[in-house]
Amino acid sequence: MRLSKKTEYALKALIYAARHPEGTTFQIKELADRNGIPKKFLELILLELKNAGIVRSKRGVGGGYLLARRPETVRSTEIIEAIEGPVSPAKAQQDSGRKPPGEGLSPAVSRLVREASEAIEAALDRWTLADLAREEQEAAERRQRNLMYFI
Amino acid sequence: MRLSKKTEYALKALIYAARHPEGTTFQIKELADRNGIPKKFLELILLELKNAGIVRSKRGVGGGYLLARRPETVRSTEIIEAIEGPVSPAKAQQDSGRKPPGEGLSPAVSRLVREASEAIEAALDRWTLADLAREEQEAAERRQRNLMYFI
DNA sequence: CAAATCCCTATTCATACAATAGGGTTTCTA
DNA sequence: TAGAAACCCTATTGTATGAATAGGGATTTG
Repeated sequence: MRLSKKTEYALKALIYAARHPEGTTFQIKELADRNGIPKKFLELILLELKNAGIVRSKRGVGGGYLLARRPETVRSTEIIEAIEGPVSPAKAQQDSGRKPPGEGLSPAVSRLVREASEAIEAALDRWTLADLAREEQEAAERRQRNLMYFI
Repeated sequence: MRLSKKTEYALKALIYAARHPEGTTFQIKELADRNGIPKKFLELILLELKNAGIVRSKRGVGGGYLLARRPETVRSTEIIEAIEGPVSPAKAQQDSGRKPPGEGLSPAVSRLVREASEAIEAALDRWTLADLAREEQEAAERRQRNLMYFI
């Protein structure tokens, strides 16, 4: 399983957003600087996440982005599919845009792809954005604690 | 989940091999023609599968390829990893060659990738080459049967 | 020895990913 | 009401990987 850079940035951005005070905006510039993401590239990504209904934006001075919904309600599948298109061929029919995985394959191979895709989706569905943000928080704290022993 | 063309061809080739009379060789040329695979490309693929110990070969007149082991003992994970490299980051340390998935990611994202990869692997491990060959056989029979109704 | 077959490396071609560029639009505030 | 700060949008460029082709070399068998 491999994530594109774009998806990785999207996840980072949303984890950042989830850790940001609720209801307040954050700016692309700061997010880009603090996470080592090219600013212009990040703009594209946030735009896609906005169109997917995961974040919303406020223009003008003092504007920026914020989560459109509470992080507990954002499944990680949804984030990944917003950027990469459908994970599983099964529900790819109703989805618009990209072509579904496992298209004109032979029956056996097609089934293999389908089962693997469904397994991915099930695994991803167990994680919400809130979980990811908490995980990141805890990792940061662990890092902090371990540093103390080294001094 | 997306398979590269190369992996797709590898699976097709091995399904073909599994359905071939046991212990007898088959030739690249026929395999390529019957499955619409570029012959030279297929040579590369079979070479990799040979180095992975999944098929073996016999040179010279009357030579060709054959399965190195019984199809019941070839997990589909093994086939896919022979071509694409390790699926899961966990066991990628001992594996040689390609760089593992989910490398320098942030902790939360890295964990997400790891869990999804393990889910893929578990799903793939439930299928052996023998299962794939049987599935393909049954699909072919279904196709045959349905054709009769159309006449 | 010659035909059939696998063996191996290098190169080209195509596509998708990653990033950059350049301006346009909206909103707020002084 | 001007202008700065922010998002909005499309197009283009660069780069890596995947897909395929090319050309000959090595082995075996009849």
